[in-house]
Amino acid sequence: MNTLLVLIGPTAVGKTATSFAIAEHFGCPIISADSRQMYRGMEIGTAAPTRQEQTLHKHYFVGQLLPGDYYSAARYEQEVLSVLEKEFPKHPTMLLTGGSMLYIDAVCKGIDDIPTVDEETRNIIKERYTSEGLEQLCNELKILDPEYYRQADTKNPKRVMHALEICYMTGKPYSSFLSGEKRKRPFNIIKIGLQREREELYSRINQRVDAMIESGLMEEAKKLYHLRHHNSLNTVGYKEMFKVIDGEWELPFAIEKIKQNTRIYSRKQQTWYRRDEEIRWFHPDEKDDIIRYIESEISNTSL
RNA sequence: GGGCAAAUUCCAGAGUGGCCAAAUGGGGCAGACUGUAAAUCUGCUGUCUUUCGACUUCGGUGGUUCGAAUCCAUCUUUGCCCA
Repeated sequence: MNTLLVLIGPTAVGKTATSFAIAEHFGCPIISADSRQMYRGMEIGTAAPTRQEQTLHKHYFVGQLLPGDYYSAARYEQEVLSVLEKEFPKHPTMLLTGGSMLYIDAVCKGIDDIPTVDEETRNIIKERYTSEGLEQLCNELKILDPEYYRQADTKNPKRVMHALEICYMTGKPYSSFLSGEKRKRPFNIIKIGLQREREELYSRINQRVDAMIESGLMEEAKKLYHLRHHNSLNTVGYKEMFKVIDGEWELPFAIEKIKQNTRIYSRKQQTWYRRDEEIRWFHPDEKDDIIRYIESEISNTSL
């Protein structure tokens, strides 16, 4: 049976280096699971694999989107599945790696089939949110989909708006699309987590941010400045630089903020990991142990 | 040397007699997560306790008062002004 290796870990832990070692060993391409490396022009700020690295190891899902493009975890799931279908005949072991846990879960567990909201509905609801407020939208959701309302995060505008969008667009309650079922995949999944002591991770984060600044993060941000209203640029590293361009922040302060927000991001990632019991944890330096573990898992499951 | 002002919980900063373990913001910690997720949202943040509650805090000391972060005296430190 084919195997999908899933390599995860908080930002800056050292996933890229480890992923190259694994890809080398199994001779397989790398599927990136990073919601921001997918966008073109954001290479420095997202620590995307360089062109050289990409010629050594073929990467999927790096730099194939424009900042204004629509994307979603569901779309990612579909696209990854079709890449796997195409690649498995040549590479029975494939590697998926990145920090976007929703995307990884979409691939590993599946995501319910919910219609994509059209532009018009999206705009109407957004407009109503700004003019009528969250409370009004919640009241409506309560009537249109009492079942979802009961467990909904009614303080989170994005969630409430999306549920309403689906209700209005389809004429059916949002909850009717939610099964919560875990999909069966026609391949094995082995999850490997990379972890470091918090102090060690934080110092790597700081170093990486400094390196990004030296590599020209500011120039990159300037090129993207005109696109800053897109969600893809509501991203650590860019949003702080935009404040500098706007004259709101001094550069040194912005750099500290980038470090701080990256630390916060790494902790949110770890919150997600804690509830995933399938992950086997390693220190990034234990590359041989990782390979050995994968080999033994593969031979176990093929029995 | 003289005068004035200020010292609050990790930080900034409210609070000027009981409703104060002390607003608010920041920071820190934890959590949620099914459609742009590096996003968005939530909770906790003096100590002990599951809760009720108990205990210790608002620069130091000593007073006034039934009761003080808040009033008085004094000391210390800091800032500003006059010499």
